[in-house]
Amino acid sequence: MSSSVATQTKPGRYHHGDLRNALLDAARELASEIGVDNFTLREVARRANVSPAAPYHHFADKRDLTRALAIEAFSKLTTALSNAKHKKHSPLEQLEQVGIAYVMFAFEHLAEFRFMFRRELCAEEGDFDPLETAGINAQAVLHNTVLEAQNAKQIIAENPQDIVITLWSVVHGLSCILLESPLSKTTTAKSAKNMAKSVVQLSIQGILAHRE
Amino acid sequence: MSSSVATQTKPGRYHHGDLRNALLDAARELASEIGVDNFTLREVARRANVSPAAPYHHFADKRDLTRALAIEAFSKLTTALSNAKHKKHSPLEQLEQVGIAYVMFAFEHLAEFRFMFRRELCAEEGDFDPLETAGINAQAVLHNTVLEAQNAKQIIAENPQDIVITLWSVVHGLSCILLESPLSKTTTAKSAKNMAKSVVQLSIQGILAHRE
DNA sequence: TGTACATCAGTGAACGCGCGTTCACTGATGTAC
DNA sequence: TGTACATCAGTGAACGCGCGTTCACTGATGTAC
Repeated sequence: MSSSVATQTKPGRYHHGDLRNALLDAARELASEIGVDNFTLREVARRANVSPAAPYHHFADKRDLTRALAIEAFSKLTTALSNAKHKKHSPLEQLEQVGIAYVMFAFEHLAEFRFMFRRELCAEEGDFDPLETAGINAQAVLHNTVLEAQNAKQIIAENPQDIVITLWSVVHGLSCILLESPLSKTTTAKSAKNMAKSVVQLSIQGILAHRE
Repeated sequence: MSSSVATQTKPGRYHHGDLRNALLDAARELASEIGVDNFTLREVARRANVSPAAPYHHFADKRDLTRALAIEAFSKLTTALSNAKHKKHSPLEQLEQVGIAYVMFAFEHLAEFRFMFRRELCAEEGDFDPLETAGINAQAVLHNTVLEAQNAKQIIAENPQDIVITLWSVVHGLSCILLESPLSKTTTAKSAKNMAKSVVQLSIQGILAHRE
């Protein structure tokens, strides 16, 4: 069923070898199939071919597993956004690429994306939740790119945080729409990328007919 | 507990009088408190002070209730967006107001907003799902406003659907962020409105330093 | 190299729980005459 | 206006279910001597 490396290590053995990762793989698979509701730890264990009690040697409880999923996903997102910043490109071009990369990440990591922004499912109480930190790190990539584009005078000198929120909103919003709306039925990777490009470009250049 | 009119009609009677609406009220209350997960029909019935079986005289099953909630909410959203279009204002100003109204709707109808965009919770199979239609109606308000602004040559003559998706993305994205992110802890109606205004204006005018 | 033993990482049965839903029922309401 | 009766909209007990989690257990592994 699963084709990941981790789940295939040494089948049939009493000791699994890398059950923690196998469980995370199974959880991603399950979440991408059925979404976040009706997501059960027992089904994750079933898909990893272990007993319902086995996960408790690797995660404190169900929430701990989904938290791990979300934290890891934010870290992957940070990497994906950073990789979109090619130094040969101007800051403005980088800004565009980061925006497109965000949408593509959501499209390609549907399951994790569903957990990342469901605080009630994953968040911990307290001020230094690693999940929150992971989210801030991802946003920092966008923030830095905005600052660079401002320094290069390629974009307006408006309060950078406002610009970050605007761009974050537009790519996050498009991601949600692509994932959850009726549109999602017919979206392909290619059409997602085209929409991302169009939306990012339009929100960068604006839709105003002429400057006031 | 609940202060709505519907839940207060003639307490103590064997027949409730308006249980359907009382259940919808209780469902909204519950969803805004605990979110969409762990949302149970039994708890809704409990809050409406009726037995667990009572809802089945008004809704086919649990999903039918959440669907009703979502459909009604889309209809309210359509009204809210339409009301934001004051005819005295220019199409461009209307566009801005519609965008802000979207975010404010999400902020003020947190519970319903959580259901509206969770297709796996609410959607029906088939081509003419009333929920889908209700969503399209809401989007039509934005679409028409874009067309009017184009006719008035206040915004660029780009493919209007691209513009609609861009604006929808930005307000939807901001709504999600306000509702689900760490920001949500400190957001007030006033700060939500200010952010909405800033984000809508920036995405309309663009952030480019000068035209190419 | 061999052996004793602690530790790790599984098993499988069991727990209590609350859920969605059904059922036979009954009190309240509305209407025909 | 009164009465018989159908229908509506509740009740409360019960159903099976799968869940998260715990428990005593055991097979596998690693290490000290």
